[in-house]
Amino acid sequence: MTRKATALDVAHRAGVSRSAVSLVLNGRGDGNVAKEAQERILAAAAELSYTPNAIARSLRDRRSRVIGLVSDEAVTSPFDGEIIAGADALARSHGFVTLATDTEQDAGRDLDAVRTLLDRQVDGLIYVTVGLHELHVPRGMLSVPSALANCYAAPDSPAGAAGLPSIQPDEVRGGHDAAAHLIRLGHRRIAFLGGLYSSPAVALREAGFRAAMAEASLPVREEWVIEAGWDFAPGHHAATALLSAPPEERPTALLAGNDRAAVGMVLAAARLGLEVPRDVSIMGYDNERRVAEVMVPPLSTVALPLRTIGEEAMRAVLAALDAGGPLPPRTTAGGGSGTSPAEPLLVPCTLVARESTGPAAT
Amino acid sequence: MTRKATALDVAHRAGVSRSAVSLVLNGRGDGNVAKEAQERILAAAAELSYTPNAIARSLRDRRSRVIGLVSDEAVTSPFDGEIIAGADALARSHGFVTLATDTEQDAGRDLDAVRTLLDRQVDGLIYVTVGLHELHVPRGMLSVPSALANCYAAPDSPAGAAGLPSIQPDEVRGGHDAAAHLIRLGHRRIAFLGGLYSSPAVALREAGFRAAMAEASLPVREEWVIEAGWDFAPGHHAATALLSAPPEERPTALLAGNDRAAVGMVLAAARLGLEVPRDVSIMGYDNERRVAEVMVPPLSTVALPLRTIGEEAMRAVLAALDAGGPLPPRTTAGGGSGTSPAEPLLVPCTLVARESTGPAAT
DNA sequence: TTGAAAGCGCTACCAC
DNA sequence: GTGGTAGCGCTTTCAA
Repeated sequence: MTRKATALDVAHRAGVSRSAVSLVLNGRGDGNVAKEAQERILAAAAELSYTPNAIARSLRDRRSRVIGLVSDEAVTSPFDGEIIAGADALARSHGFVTLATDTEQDAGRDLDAVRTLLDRQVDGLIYVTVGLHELHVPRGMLSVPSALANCYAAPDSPAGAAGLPSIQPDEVRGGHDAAAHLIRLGHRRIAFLGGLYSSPAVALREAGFRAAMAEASLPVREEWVIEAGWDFAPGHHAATALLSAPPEERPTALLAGNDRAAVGMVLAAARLGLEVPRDVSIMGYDNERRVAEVMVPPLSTVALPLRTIGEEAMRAVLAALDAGGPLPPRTTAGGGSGTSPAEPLLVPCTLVARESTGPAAT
Repeated sequence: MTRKATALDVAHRAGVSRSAVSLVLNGRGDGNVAKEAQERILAAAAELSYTPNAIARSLRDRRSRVIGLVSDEAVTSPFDGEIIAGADALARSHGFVTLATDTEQDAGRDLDAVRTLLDRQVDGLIYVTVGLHELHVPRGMLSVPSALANCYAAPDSPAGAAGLPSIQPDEVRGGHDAAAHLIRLGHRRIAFLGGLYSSPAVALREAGFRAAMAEASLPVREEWVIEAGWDFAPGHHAATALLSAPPEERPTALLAGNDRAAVGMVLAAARLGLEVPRDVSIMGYDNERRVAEVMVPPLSTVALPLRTIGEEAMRAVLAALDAGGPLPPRTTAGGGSGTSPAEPLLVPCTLVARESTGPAAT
């Protein structure tokens, strides 16, 4: 209906000047504006339900208090959603707002996305990916404080990109802890049915798995280290193949690439007349909402710290912002050509023991 | 590094005035600016990689070309994600950007969210909910063109809220088509294992189910109309109970409340030694990504038109915007007290026949 | 054909 | 202690 009230409207109603309104509403009233006038201003503002125009304020301050989020699949994926939620929550608690754009897998569109965001004068940028990824960093990300959530700069990225903070889950440790959990339960014949090696996470988890096996002096059966995908169907397929063998020749525990593949494996076990975890233990990965917890039986899994990753990425950006403006080019203190690759921040995954794992049968 | 170029920078470099730059870059050059000057301006703009400051433009135009999206759980849910993706795609194709905020289920926070968005001068607003919902419309939504995606105004909403366009899936027809599909396959003993009646969708689908049964002169077994939840576990539980009965006393087909519950049901069937669809047909609902299609066997289901809902909601908002400013109060043409409740726009769901349904056994 | 000026709403500075 | 004024970057109108 009525146009939004402006500071001038408030000033008129309170019978003072615009500046007085601005001072009082920004808490700088005391010592500048008469007590009595302050009250009139506050009252007028309330009556008109005045709130400042953030656009105008942004223009004047040359800072928008908006952090742009670019993601390859975020809004349609339950995973990145968590990262975004974490980032958004932290941003909001600092008086910032997030502006998310989704490139819907169309690599290359992120360039446009970054430009659009920059045109909107975002103060910072975070690139969020579904699953750990190498990323060709869009050049625009270097013009404001930025961070990479769940991804890291590819070697062919623009110079300087290597210095961007990168927040990643500690996948090696995640794979290790998952295997260690099974070993602790007495399993010795463990299959590593990772997702797809196109994701760098899988090789990292495999390394963790191997480390845990080595620590326990357990041999790794190479024919049980298999790509078993990220979905019900491939998980089902791989598990069927493995579990069809006679009891003493099959694994007693399966390590899936994620919770959905694990669900497929549990289903495969059921079809072979195998009970979980009595006959075979199955571990998921991700601790995906609405999947792991509500499975029958509830899935033991490794929780990806997605929310934390989002928060940390945002924290990095906000910190750089506080430190003042775009990161100083910071030519490598300590020599070496080019910018020093920043150490990625590894956030620990946490083991969630539920009921799909149990003591080894044998 | 270097501050973003401004129109003035371009003007200097091209040796013209700001206005010339503005005219040329907005396609209004011909007939106003000399051909030769135009070229110089274009060249200068390119060299400086100039793009206009959207914030400044917004301030001047008193329109931000931003549409705000408020949702109760969108970014962390795969469902709303689709709605948002649809809305965002349409917005982008019209030169708009979307600004999404998530209240993370914290009802009441949507008031804040709307206010924040309004402060940022969004041109329009869309409220998106996970699953069909009645919604207490935040008053602020009435001050700009708005729409409701997957929800509709509760009776206690502010006056005028009933007039907001509401886009919903045609759940009655969805329930009908699902049942009709099973009937066509020869099933006569069909169980309706809806989700939770706390969602209005369930009663609507049940109505559709009953209509289809009536059309085929099939009796509805009331003890087979059950709340079976939205997750693996409750679906598994309900199916186990129903399918444990002897063959001739159990349903030959199960209609689940969503795909995940259906997965639980398929798992339950497997544990009872029943093969899908040979021994029992199971239908999902939603056509959820990464679930229905990749199940073993792939799930027959009813696709929720989420993307379309998002698009239609956005279309409604953009249309109102084109029509000029906030919707005219439009006092009910045609009498009656209060604003006439607008007819909701019902978007059809589409049947997706896959392999979890087959000819009836009996 | 061109350039100067106003004004969107805000805040910071500087006279009064 | 107060209020006028400048200026953020843009577009548009109007005068030269």
